[in-house]
Amino acid sequence: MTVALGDAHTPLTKMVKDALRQRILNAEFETGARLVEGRISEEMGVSRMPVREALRELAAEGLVKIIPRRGATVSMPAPDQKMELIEVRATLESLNAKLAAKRKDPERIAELQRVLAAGENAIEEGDFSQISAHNDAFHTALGQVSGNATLQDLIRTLRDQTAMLFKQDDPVKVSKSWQEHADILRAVIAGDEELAALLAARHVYNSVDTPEATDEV
Amino acid sequence: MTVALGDAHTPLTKMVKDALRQRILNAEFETGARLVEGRISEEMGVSRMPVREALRELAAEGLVKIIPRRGATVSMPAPDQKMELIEVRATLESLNAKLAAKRKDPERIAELQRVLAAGENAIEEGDFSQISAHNDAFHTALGQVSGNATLQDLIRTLRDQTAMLFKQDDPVKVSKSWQEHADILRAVIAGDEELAALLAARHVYNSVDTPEATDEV
DNA sequence: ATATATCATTTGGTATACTAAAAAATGACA
DNA sequence: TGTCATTTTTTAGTATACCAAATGATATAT
Repeated sequence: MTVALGDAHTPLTKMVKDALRQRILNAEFETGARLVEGRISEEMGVSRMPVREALRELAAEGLVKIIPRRGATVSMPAPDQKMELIEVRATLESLNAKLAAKRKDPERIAELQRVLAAGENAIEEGDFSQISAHNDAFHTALGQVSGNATLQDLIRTLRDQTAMLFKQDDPVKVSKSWQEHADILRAVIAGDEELAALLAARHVYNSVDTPEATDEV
Repeated sequence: MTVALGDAHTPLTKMVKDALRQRILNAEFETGARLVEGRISEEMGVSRMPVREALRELAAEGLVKIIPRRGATVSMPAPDQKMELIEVRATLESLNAKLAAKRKDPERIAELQRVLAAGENAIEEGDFSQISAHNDAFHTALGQVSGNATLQDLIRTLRDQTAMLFKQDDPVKVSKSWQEHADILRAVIAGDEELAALLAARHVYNSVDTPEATDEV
C-alpha cells in the first residue's frame, strides 16, 4: 500500500477523478488507452473503488468510454462525432451569449471586462503560458452574466469533451480568438442578443484546430 | 439476503439505475426524499455497491443530488432552475429539428410518419394510456432523422430531468401537442430548417405543464 | 501448419467488512 | 424548561475479498 495520493480529507473519488481528467486532457493518456482499475488504484495508492467511481463519472462526462466487462478506455470520438459535439457546443455557447446579452448585469459585465483585459494583456506581452486559463476565465465569466447555471454545466462538459480539438498553440490564432472575445463582449454590452449569439457560435467553429490553416470553408 | 432483483446477467448497476429512474419519474419517490444506499440495497436484494454506482450515475443525469457524506436525495430543481432547463432543452430540440430538416433522410422520415400516425390514431380512439410512449417514439424518431447522436443523448437526459414539468394528462393539451408534432414533421419534410427549429422550440414551451392554463405570457 | 479445445491470467462486477463522519438521542446542568 | 455536551446510531467513504467473464497462451488433434 504505497502512500501517494491517499490520506487527505476530500473524497478520494474526487481527487482521483481530477487527477485522471488532468492526465487525459494533457494527453498524458492517449486516446484509446486502456484505463485499468487495478493499475491506476495501485499507482495512486488508493483502493479500486474510488478509481472505479471516478472512471464512471468521467464516462458520464464523455471523457472515458466504458464497456461492461471490458473496462475503461480514453474515449476517442469518431470524426463525425467531433462535428456533432462542435455543433452542439456552438449552439449552447450561442444561447449562452444570447442570454448574457439579454441580462447584461452591470457588475458581472465589469468582471468580464477585467478578465478580457487580462487576457489581452497577456497576449500583448507574449505570455501564452496562461492562455487556456484566461480562456476558461472568460468563458466562465460570460456564463456568470448569462445566469443559467444548468447551461454552464453542460457547456463545461462539452468543453472538456472537445478540448483536444481546440489545441491553442498558434499565436496568431490565439490573438484572433481574443479579438472575437472582445467582439462578443461588445455585443453583450450593447444588448444585441442576435449578434452575440451569432458571434459566439462562429467563435466555436473558428476555434477548431484544423490540421492545416484553411481559411475557406 | 432476500432475492428480489439479484441474479440475472446484465450489470446490476444498470438494473438498479433503471429501477430507480422509473420510480423517481413515477413520483414514487417524491422530490427531496432521501435515497439511502443501505436501505435501497436491502430492498432490492443487492449489495450497496451497485446501488451506490447507480445513484452516482443518476446524479450525473441530474435526477438525483448527492452531497458528500450526506447521501443522495431526489433532486428538486428550484423554480428558476426549471426555466433554465426548459430554455436549454428548447434550444437543443430546436437544433435537433433544424438538423432533421437539413438531412430529411427519406427512410427515416417514413418511419417518423408511421410513428406520427400511430400517435394520432391513439388520440382519435381516445387511448391516452400510451401517450408518453408515443411521445418518446416520435422524439426518438425525429432524433434519428437529425442524425446527431450526441445531441440525442443530451436531449434524453434533459427530457428526464424535466419530465415532471410535462405531465400530460389533459386530453386537449395532448391532442394540441400532437398537432404540433405534425407541424414540425411537415416543416422537416419541406426542408424548412428555420421553421422546424422555431416550431420545435415553441413546442417545448407549449408543453410545459402550467398549474393553471394561462395562455398569456 | 492450422484449427480448435483447454487452461491460465487478467480484469471487471459484486459482496462484505471496516472506518469515520454526521445526525439523532440522551442526559446534565443552568 | 431550554440549551449544551455527550453518547449512540445511522450512514457514507474506503478497503479488501471473491467470483465470473473475457482474453491470451498452450497444447493437442487433424
